[in-house]
Amino acid sequence: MSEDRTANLLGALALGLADALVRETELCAEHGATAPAALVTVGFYPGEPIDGLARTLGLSHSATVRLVDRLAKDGLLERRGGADGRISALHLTRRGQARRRAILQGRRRVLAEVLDGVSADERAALTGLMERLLAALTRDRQHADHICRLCDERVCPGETCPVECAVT
Amino acid sequence: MSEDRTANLLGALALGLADALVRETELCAEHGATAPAALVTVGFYPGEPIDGLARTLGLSHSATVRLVDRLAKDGLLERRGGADGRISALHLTRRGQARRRAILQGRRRVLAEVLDGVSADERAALTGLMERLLAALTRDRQHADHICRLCDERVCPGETCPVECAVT
DNA sequence: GTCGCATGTATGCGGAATGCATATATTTAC
DNA sequence: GTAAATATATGCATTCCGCATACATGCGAC
Repeated sequence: MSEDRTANLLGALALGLADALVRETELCAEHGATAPAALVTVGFYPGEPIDGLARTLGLSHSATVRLVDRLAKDGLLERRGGADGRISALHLTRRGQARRRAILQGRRRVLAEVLDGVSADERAALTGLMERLLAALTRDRQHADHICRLCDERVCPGETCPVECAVT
Repeated sequence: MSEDRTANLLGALALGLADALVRETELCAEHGATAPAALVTVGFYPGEPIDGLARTLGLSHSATVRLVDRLAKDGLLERRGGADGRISALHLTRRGQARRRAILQGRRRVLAEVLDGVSADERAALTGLMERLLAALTRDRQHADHICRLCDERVCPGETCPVECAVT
């Protein structure tokens, strides 16, 4: 009974918070919920090929090509073509980087509002629990990238990320 | 620093878990992520008018009409027309009720897997924290219904739901 | 009572984002 | 040097959506 209630609250929180995050980040980059994730991902992995981005976003290759088209048309992203002639290495433009910062800031704001009023001790306890929930949620490397597609990697670099650690 | 990390993990958990929940519930009812929410909502509020459902789902009226069309065509839902001749009171068919149970069961399973390994004491602490996070997240009555659109209301009835309580 | 307004529902239309199948270009392996 | 593998791009159809509009019912003023 009581454990069912915990689960139910967790489901409601996940859904409600994800809605708020998607809503907020979509405002910063048009073209749907995948656009902000693309900007955040490419910003953290400059030179990322379209295929890799597609896997991180959980989109088909063609959908990702169209998404990159739209973001490039908006001047947020560019294809640069690296060593391998097949690969179009993706890089954020200056505008794209600014947009990325706005996305992460909006995300941070939404989360901070929800966490407002939670004490430092409580945050520590919550952090420990969430690390375990995230580890249990993560299936494989690709899934890990997908989960972290909107993360601010500065505050949670690879070796400290429970999602990364769950698959390495 | 540390508080930023708490926020970041919360964001990743919300996104990853919401993905898993949407993915799971979509399998039980075609027609996108809104379909399972419609079945869960109508099951809990039999006789719900389309307008009310639209507000709970966060869809436009016309989109909700089309969604109801699709679910009715699948034999999951029916318009019954109540006292007021304008209202088409929505009710689940027997198949729709079975589908609703499958949706809630899938959701429960996903959440239980993630919560597996968390002790009773830890669950109690987590529950208390989530109650506060949910209360802080909820903006108004309509938003509350939206957040709880996939909830299993049996384990978390009105007076005990932190989301409900935040707006009443 | 009937006329006007609010409420609830339905539909025509166009747009955004997606996936599948396929085509093209480049690299790699033998 | 040719075949397979890899990476990208495009044609096409589909799904889901919102806006504008039309239609039906109920309600109140007079």
